[in-house]
Parts: sequence; C-alpha cells; structure tokens
Amino acid sequence: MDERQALAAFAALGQEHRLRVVRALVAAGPEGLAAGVLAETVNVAGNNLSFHLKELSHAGLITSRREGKSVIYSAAYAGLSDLVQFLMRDCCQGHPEVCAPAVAALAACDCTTGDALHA
Amino acid sequence: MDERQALAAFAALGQEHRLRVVRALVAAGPEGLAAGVLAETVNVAGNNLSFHLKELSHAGLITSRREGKSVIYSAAYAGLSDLVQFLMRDCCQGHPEVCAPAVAALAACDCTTGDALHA
DNA sequence: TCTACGTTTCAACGATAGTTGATATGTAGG
DNA sequence: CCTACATATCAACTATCGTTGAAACGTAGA
Repeated sequence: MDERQALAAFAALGQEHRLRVVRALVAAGPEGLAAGVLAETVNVAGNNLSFHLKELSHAGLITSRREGKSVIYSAAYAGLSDLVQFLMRDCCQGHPEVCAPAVAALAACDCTTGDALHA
Repeated sequence: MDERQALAAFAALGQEHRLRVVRALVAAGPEGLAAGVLAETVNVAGNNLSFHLKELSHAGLITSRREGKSVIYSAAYAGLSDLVQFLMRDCCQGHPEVCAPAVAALAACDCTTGDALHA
C-alpha cells in the first residue's frame, strides 16, 4: 500500500457515516450486508449512502457483489490489514521498542482468543 | 477510545501533510522533532504546520514539549495503539477467523524482529 | 531592555466534501 | 411488456477544510 491509498483510506474512515459502515460490515463478516440494510443501520439516505459506499470501495476498504435486486457489501479485510500495517510499519524505523506495546496490545485483542492464528 | 476520538484521529491521518508529520514523528522516536525541522521535512509553511500540529495534538496522535526556543513534537504511541485497537476490535464480533490474517500480518512486521515483545 | 529567532494565532480567501432532491439504471415478478 | 423495487448517478447548494499573509506571543542572548 502506498501513501496515496493510505490517505484515501484514512480520509474515508475519518467520516462518521463511513466509519460506521465499515464497522458494521466488519462486524457482519464475509457474508456482508445489503445497501438497504446498511442505510437503515447507519441512518443515512440511500443515495447518500451510495456515494459513501463508492468512496469506501475506491479506497479498497469494502467490496460489493450483486445478489438479485440487492447489492451486498462486505468489508475488505485485506485492505484493512494493509492499512494497519502501513500505519504501524514505520514505527519500527530504528526504535522497535517504542511501538512494540501497540503491537502487543493489538495481539491481545479478542481475535487471538480463538485458534485462528494457529490455523 | 470512543467513536468521536477515532473519527478525529482518522480524519487527521487522512490529510497528506498530517500523515507525513505523524510518520516522521513515529520514525523519529520518543525524542521527537522540532516544529521547524518538521516544517522542512514535510515542506509546509510554519504557520500552516502549526495548524496541523494543533489538530494532530487535539486528536491525541502527537504530544509537544517546549525546549528552549523550540517546541518539540513527538508521536503519541499510546494514541496510535488505541486507534489501531479501535479499528481492529470489532473484527472479532463473532468472526475471529476472518480478521486473524490482519493481526497475523501486523505481528509479522519488523517490530517483532527485535526482542521488544519479549522484554 | 532591546533585538533576533522560533512558533503560534488570527482573519480571509479559494477549494473541496457532504447532503439533498430529482432522475436514471438494472432487476424480478405479474 | 409493464410495474414495482433496489440502487446508482447527477446537478446544485451549503458547510467545512486547508492555505496564505500579517501580526502577536514567548524565549534566549547582547
């Protein structure tokens, strides 16, 4: 991920409705949510949401697929992962002992309570 | 960290000059950089930089201390850690196996090549 | 205390982002 | 087909953000 992509991603996440969309999609898992459901969830008008979804998609944070009359959106976990890595990568430039707590704290999140990391 | 703080932080990082400032400060380590040095590094006018530094400080991403005539800024590693945790926290809601790759990827960053995690 | 230096604040302008309403696309069912 | 439904696109308006220049503040040395 280059700076331009990271900027787009951070800017996308720096907007109330879009941040909620991403969190809702992340929580919803790979199956995703329909645009209409998302509109109700974040309480945003459909046309407005469409604008934000396009921006999130362009930022590589979400993906979409059509399913009948609905368009299903889901979180782009790879994109989120890249963004986190981009943010944390430079913390290691000569001072790994400084950023280690951040990594350790993340490693202590609920994700590690499962056996997913050992799969 | 609540949503309002996370929004401020993401919005702050979604701006070219501010993102570069944060990365420069993160790379510089705890000793930080003077405002003037930062202005040269990111190629931004001093008064303009001051505006961005204030915003980053308000977002909890950087801290400052006066040192003689200079004001030294440094990255707020705790704030960055909180932000990463906020972004990744919800990935665990019922689907830990999905977000695990993101955590694993981050854990593979250079931070872990040192012995900082085992200190 | 006077001057020089580094940094910050302020007001104003131009550019950009977000919302809204109307309209268009695309899809399923009668 | 034609209608109903879900979503996307477009133009216009408003508000907010980022930049600039001038000026103020705080600090150190002569």
